[in-house]
Amino acid sequence: MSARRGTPLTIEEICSTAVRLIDESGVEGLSMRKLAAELDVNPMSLYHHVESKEALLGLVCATAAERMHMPPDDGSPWQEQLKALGLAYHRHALEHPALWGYLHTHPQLISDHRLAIWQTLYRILRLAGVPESELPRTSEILNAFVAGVIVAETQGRLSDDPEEIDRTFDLAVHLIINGMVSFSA
Amino acid sequence: MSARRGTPLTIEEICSTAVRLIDESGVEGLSMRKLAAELDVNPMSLYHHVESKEALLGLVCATAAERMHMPPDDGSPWQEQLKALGLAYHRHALEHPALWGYLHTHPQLISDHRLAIWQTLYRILRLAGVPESELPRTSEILNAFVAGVIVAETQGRLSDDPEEIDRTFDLAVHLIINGMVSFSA
DNA sequence: ACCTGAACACCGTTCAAGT
DNA sequence: ACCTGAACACCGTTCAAGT
Repeated sequence: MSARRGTPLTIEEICSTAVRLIDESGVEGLSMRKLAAELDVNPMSLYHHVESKEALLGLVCATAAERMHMPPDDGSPWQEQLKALGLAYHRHALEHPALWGYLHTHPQLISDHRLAIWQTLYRILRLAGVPESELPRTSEILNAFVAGVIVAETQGRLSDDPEEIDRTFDLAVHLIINGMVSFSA
Repeated sequence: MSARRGTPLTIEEICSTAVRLIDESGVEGLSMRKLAAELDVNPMSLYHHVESKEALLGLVCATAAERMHMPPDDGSPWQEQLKALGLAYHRHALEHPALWGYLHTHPQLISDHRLAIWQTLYRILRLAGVPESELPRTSEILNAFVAGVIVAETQGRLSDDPEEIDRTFDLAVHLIINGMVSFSA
């Protein structure tokens, strides 16, 4: 039997449809069978492009992490750049809350420190006076802090009044920056 | 047909067995059917004690949170008390990593601020000079920070050398306390 | 009140077969 | 190379029936 559709499946199509389904009904609402139905394809066809559901989720998270837009080095003080990075992270996560919730509970998916987000964080932390040997540890912690706040937010524990959310995120950034100040002294 | 076992099922027995299975193979490794088999009971018997799998996980998390041992008010400075609370949290989470991973990604499960952990945190934050109106927000953020670090740790992103873990957690506590200092000024 | 088996509507994935 | 249907070994949960 030939393909049910005109064009052949591509991995990009699979990924972007998966992201849409996850946005609509969460990671636990995504199944290989629903995804295949959405693509008008036999469930098993997916397995020619992806090794397993877990691998697909990994791929989806990796592309989401790569697509995150990084604030450029504009020469401003590290405090401002750190805040800008936090806000970029925050904004991106709010666009795909369920996906980032999954990503943050499977941190091995963004453990590669060559990713743009880590490189940007390293650059800002150097600016803040963090010694080279402490960069991995410090960046992991700051990432964990932000991840924790984003999970709390996207999983709906924090208020859903946007102004309240902003004030809360501001406080988080404020706390982190104050904590960092001891390194730049 | 009568019960396969001598004694009748209790909710406590269900919970503690669920915790054991989660410790052994993670939340995604727990199924109602496996749990029933472990209890030597028909899968459907569980539903006379628990409304659904989700409700069971909520109950398991709630009892875990209640059981957490809180450091008492020993009159020491807030910095030390905050550190002690963080360590208690950390130790407890490392005993049941999978469970706390689940708990932290379903933060509504510990959103009740009457829980001992919140009351203890409130007390310490008051000591640190946080104004009453800022207590909920500040405690949510600090909890999110610690949750993020614990998820990163238990999900195995951070090193598994115990000494390294301790240094990393120390840095996290250090950052948080430094960040808080601005409130007690 | 508590427990049971059969059944329903789903899963992810393997396999052998098709083009 | 890419896709397919049938099948396997699982899920959570409903329901009607048993004691």
